[in-house]
Order: sequence, then C-alpha cells, then structure tokens
Amino acid sequence: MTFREAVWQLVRRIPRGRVATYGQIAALLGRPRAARAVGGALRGCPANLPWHRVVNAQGAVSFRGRMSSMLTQRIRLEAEGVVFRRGRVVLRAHAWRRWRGLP
DNA sequence: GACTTGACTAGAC
DNA sequence: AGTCTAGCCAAGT
Repeated sequence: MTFREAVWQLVRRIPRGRVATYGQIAALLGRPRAARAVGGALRGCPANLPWHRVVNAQGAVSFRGRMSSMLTQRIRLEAEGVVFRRGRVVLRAHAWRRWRGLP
C-alpha cells in the first residue's frame, strides 16, 4: 500500500460536514511531517473521493492553479453545511475529530 | 539513485 | 495579521 493509497483510504472516512487538514491526515498516517506529500496524493485522486474535505492548517482552501477550483471546493463544503468565516472554515465547529468520545 | 515538483507548515520578523 | 524562509516528503523524471 503506497502512501498515496493510504491517504485516499483515510480521506474517504471524513464525514460529511467535517474537514481535516493536510497535516492531520499525515499525522494520522504516522508521518507527521508529510503534509506536503498529502497534497501530492490528492492530485489526481479518484473523482468519487471527498477531496474537498481537506483544507490547510488555517482552515483555508489551498490554491490549485485556478480560482475556479477553489470556488468549487468551497461550494461543495458549504453544500454540506460547512461554515466559512473571513475566507476560512470555522475549524472549531467543523474539524474532524476521529477520537471524539474515546479516551 | 540523483534531481525536481508542489493541494504544506511552523517559526521568525 | 501579512510575508518570508527553511525544512520536509512521496512521486515522477
């Protein structure tokens, strides 16, 4: 299993209405400093993957060459109830917490 | 195997 | 709060 596949597998588990950060994904995979590689893994990912639920550490949508794709990502997130504030996702409210309710 | 390339980040001003 | 910089790392050449 390549790193890229592991990223896809994990991203698939982010629930609707929640977001994860590149660094968070990397950390969950045991590579706390591979945030940048997570971005690379999402480049050319399967179309059915909820890639739009991954944002940067500031809660902002990362630039990917065109403004239109940023807008698409934002629209998709808002469509699932994610709230933006001054151009950033309100992480306090929407950050994916895998361990909620566990020790 | 040695570069190069980014959907990244934390830290320093 | 904005801007720069230096690390980092999997993939593709």
